[in-house]
Amino acid sequence: MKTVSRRQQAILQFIERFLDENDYPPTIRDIQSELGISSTSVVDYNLKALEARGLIRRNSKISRGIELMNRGSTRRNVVTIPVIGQIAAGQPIPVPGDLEGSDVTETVELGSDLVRNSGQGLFALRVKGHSMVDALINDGDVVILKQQETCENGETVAVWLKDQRETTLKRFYLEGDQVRLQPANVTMDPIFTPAENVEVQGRLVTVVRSDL
Amino acid sequence: MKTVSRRQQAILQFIERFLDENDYPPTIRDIQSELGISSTSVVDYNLKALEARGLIRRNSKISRGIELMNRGSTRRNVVTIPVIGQIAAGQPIPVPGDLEGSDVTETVELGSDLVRNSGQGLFALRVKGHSMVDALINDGDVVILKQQETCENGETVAVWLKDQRETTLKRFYLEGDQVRLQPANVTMDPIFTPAENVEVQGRLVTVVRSDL
DNA sequence: TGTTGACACGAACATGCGTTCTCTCCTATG
DNA sequence: CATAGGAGAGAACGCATGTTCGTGTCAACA
Repeated sequence: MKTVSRRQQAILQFIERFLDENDYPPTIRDIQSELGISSTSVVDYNLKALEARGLIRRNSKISRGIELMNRGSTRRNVVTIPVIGQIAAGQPIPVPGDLEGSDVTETVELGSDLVRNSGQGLFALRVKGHSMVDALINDGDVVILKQQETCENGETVAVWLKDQRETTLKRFYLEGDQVRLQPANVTMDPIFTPAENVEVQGRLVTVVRSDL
Repeated sequence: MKTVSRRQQAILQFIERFLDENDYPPTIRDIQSELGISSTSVVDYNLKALEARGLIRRNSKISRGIELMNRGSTRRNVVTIPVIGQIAAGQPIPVPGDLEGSDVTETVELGSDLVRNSGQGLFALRVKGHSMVDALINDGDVVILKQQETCENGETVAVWLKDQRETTLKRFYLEGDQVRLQPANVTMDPIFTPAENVEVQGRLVTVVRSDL
């Protein structure tokens, strides 16, 4: 009763694989024929053992009522965010509304603890160019933004600087009628600009860099 | 036949909700009783309509053989990576083996397209301090590493510099018996050090910064 | 050597659950 | 008014699938 037998482990793996391929759990007989087990009762026996160990949950009487305790629940709080375009220094930021009809080809999945609130109003952009190294953001990174036209002091936001015709990511501080834009890189100096020159496009929620 | 009727939409939503709660799809009769439909044939009828529209797939004869075409397949490939410790300039990097028994409290979930290979051998560390800004990595970022003691030229790796007693993240180039460590930040200069002074701890796979 | 308990067989058995067939009840169309 | 087709009701049918039961094997053990 202590150890998970080889056969039980194989069953567990098969269930996992099956779930990946089919969206619904396997039947006892699926498991049986896959693993070359002679009887359904043997599968039932081992399934009971796995359940006693807390590795799976079984809903009696219900067809395909096998649930994996591990992933299962964790996999839920995953948010899928569409990558709707690029962000570069010299271009305005695409916002979700712009591409209404066009279906997005690329998406990013993140655990909801990385984005809090279930991903509502979030969108992602791929960074083009090295213009945002002062925000510790590299060419090719994916930035995830929450669409909003205003922001609190201290939040990192994507802003469009009208005069410079330039997009940038900085911490935002309204000081009188001036705005101080503070780079995330502590070694770099802030820039100051009149409040009416900045147009907040969204708040920076997450940055993902994938060095594959 | 053009429009998705109110009832069909309700069915679709219910299937989705059911899947969230149970890990296995509902039966026709589940749908029936939930929506207060009088007959299973009505459900079957509407399900066929939804399938014709390509919104679901049904595996005939198979119990609970309903699959949602939208999410379903995409949301599965999510990898859960344990955050096993911190990484700071002056400390050796914890490696997975170190904390065998201790159960990890924090994890990070990422879509598998961000980490390729199904997350085998991956672990995550939270960055402490500003020592890695030259790698465009900030205090509080989470770096995801693949454990390996060797690496190819051009890969970004976490190395332990014996003489300096220091951990750093750089691109690695072996040049003769020297190693060139190139910061990701294009504006910064590489450092050179003897090959025997560097100890590769892992390859950088992904960086995640969460500005909540 | 006999007993016990984990593990495995096969074959019924009893439901779970998808499918199908026959009838209504509409609303639109002519 | 007659007809046709979409949407639904109700019941029966039958394969799909979980459950149970009687046996058999093999190692550990007293």
